[in-house]
Amino acid sequence: MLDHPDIVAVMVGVAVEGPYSYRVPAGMVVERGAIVAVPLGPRLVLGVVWGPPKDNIAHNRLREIAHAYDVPPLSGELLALVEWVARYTLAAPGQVLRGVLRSPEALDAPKPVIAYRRTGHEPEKLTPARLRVLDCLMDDMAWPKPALIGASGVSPSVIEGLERVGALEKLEMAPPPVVLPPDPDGNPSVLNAEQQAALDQIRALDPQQFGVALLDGVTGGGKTEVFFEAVADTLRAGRQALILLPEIALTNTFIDRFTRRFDTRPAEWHSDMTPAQRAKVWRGVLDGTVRAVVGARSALFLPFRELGLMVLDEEHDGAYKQSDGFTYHARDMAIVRANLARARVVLSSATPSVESRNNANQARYAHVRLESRFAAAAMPDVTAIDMRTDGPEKGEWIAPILAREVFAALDRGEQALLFLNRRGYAPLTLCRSCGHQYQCPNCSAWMVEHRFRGVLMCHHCGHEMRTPKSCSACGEADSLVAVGPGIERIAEEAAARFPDARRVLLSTDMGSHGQLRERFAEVERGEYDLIIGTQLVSKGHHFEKLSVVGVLDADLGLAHGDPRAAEKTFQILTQVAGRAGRASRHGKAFLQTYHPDHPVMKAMVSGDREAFYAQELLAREAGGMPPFGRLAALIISANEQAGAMAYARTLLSAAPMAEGVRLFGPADAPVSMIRGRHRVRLLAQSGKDFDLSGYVRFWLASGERPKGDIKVQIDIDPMSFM
DNA sequence: AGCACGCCGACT
DNA sequence: GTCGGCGTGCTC
Repeated sequence: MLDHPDIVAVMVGVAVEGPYSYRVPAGMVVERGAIVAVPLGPRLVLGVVWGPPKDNIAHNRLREIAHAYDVPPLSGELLALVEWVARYTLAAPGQVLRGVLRSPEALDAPKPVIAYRRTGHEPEKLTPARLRVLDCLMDDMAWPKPALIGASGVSPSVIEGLERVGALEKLEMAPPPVVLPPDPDGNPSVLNAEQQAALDQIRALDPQQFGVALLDGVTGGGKTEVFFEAVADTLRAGRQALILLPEIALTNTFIDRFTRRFDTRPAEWHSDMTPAQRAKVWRGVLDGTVRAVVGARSALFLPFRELGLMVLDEEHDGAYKQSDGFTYHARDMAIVRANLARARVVLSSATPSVESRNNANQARYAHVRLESRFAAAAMPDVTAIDMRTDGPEKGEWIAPILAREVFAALDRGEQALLFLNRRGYAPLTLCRSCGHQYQCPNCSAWMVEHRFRGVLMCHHCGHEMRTPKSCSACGEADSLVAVGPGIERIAEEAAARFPDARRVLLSTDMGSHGQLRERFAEVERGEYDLIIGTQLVSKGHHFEKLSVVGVLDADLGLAHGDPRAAEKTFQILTQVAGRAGRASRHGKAFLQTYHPDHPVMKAMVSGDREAFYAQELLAREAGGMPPFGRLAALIISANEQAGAMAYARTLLSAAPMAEGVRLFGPADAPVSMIRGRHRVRLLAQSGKDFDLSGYVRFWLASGERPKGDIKVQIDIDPMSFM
C-alpha cells in the first residue's frame, strides 16, 4: 500500500496554493517527482507527484491521473527548491513549478531521425537525380534524410521514389544528443600562479557539501579560466554544472571560450531559443545526457538531477533580480538550490554585491581574490573631472580635458569610449515659447526624444509619438528645445568634434540583437576608433585597442534616494572604466561629475575599492539596510491614485504588530504612475534574522482582500525602490 | 493560468 | 425583454 499508493498529491503547474489529490489508475506506478498530466476543471494540465495526499478531500471528488510521462522523476532537491522559492517570494508553488515545466514538448518521446540506406536492389529506371542519391550511399551507411538531400541536391520526392521501388530502405534512428559531452580535459588554460592559487581555494571546498566561493577579481584578471577549471572538476566527478550569466552577457564570445576549453559547444538556455531547442536541452538536462549548461536567469530551474556546481558570472548584476511570473533573485535562489543539492557555488565578479562581500567578510563564503590583471595590464588611471569648474561650454557635454584625451588616443591609433547610461537624444523636451514639457500620458515620466527615429518615447511603457514640428500646447512653430543629453546627442557632438574618427553608436534601440552583435564584432576587430554607448558596452566585451574611457555623467543613478544607489554606481563605473587598457596598454578613465567628493568618486579615483565596501557596509549597518536587515516592498496599484492610497492605508492599519518590524508609507512610488496605473508603496523593514516573508504573508492574509482594480505586488529584497 | 458563472448597459 | 462586458472565484 505504501509502495503503490492509490491517492497521491500532485502539484499542478497553475497558480494554486498547494497540491491537489488525484487517484492513481490501476496499473500506473508513480513516484515522488514523476511528471504527469492531470485533469483540472475542463482541461489537462501538467503536474508533478508531490508525495502522499495532504488534504482529505471527499473520495467522490477525486479524479484520476491521466498520464504519467516516461521521463526520469524530478529530483527531491528541485521539489524542495520550488517550495522554498514559493514560500520566500510569496508566489504560489504551482506558479514556481511552471518555471520548472517550461518545455512541455520535452516530455514527448524525442522525434526519431529518418535515415535511408541502400538495399542493394538496383532501380529499373536510373535518372541522373537517382544516381546522385545512390552515389552518396555507396558506403552502405545510413544517411539522415536532410543530409542526403543536401549532399545529392535532389528533392525529397526522388528519395521517396527510390524507397517505393525498393532501392532504399527507411530507418528511424535515435536523434543525436543536443550537445556532445564537454571534455573536462579538452584545452585547459595555463593558469598563472595567482589563478592557480584561486583555483586551489575553490577546490578546498568539499565537493560533496554545500559551499560558496566569491571569486572577486578585477576585470581582465582571468576569472573565467579559473571557474572553467571548477566546472571541469565537477564534470570529472560525474556531476552536472550550470553557468549563469546575465542575459545580455550571453554572447558568442563566451560560448566560444567554453567551446575552446571543453572541445564542444555548451548546451544553452536563454530567451531567444526556439521551443524545439529548448525541449532538447531540457530533456537532456533531465535524463543526464547534458552535463553542462550556460544559461540566463531561468536556467536556475532546469531539472538537473546531479547538480554539482553553479557559477554565477557577474554575480552583482541587477538583471539577476527580475520577474518571470514571480519575482526572484537568481543569485540568492541559486545558493538555496546549491544548499539543497549539496552543490558548490562560485560567485564571480569584479565588483561583488555588498551582500556577497559581507558574506565573504563573515567567512560564510570563501573569499577568493584575483588582484593583478591578466597579461600585466593594470587597472586604468581614473580621473574625476569636476563639472563645476572644468565642465564643457554651454550646449556641449564633453569636457575639454576629456576631449583632449580622446584626441590623443585617436592619434596613437587606439580606441576611445564615450559612455552615457541614457538612451535617446534628450531626456526632456520643452517649448521655449510656452514652457510646455512633454510628458507620457500613461506614466509619470518625461517623453524622451529619439532623434534617430524621429519620435518622442516613454522609457517606462514604450508610448511613442512623432516628434512634433510645432508645440502641441501653444502651436508655436520650431519652439521645441531638447534639454539634457542622451547618447544620440553625445554621438552628434562627437561627430562634430572628432569628424575623422570612425564612430559607432551602441545602444539597445539602435538595432536588433543580431545587428548589435555584428557591431560588437566589428568593434572587436578594430573597425572603429570611437565607441559611443550606453550600459550595453559595459558588459562582457573585450576591446583590445581601447585605452580611454569617458563617463559623461558619472552622477547618473546617485540621485534617486535608492538604498543601492551608491553600490550600483560604483559597480557600473568600475565596469565601464575597466574596459580601458585591457591588453598591454595602460588605460585612462575620466568621470565627469558634479560631486567629486562623493565616496563613490573618491573610491574610483584612488582605486581603493576596499574603502568603498567598508564605508558602504558601515552605512548599511547604521540604517539597518541589507545585508544587516531585510526589506519587503508592497506596491499597490490602481487606476486612481486615491483608490491605491486608500487601500494602502487600510492595509497598513491591518498590519500585525511584530517586534522588530518597522513599516513605512504609504507613499507614492518613485515612478508614481506606469501604464496608466497609479502606484503607492508600503515598505517593511526588519532585522536580518526575522522571517519577513512569513510576516508579509500573514499580514496580507489578515488584511482586507484587494477589490476591483487594486493590485498588490510583493517584492521581497527589493533591489530598487521603483 | 483558463474557464465558467454572474450581475449591469445597448440592441433586434 | 436578451447579448455580452469582464470582475470574481474555482479547479483534486
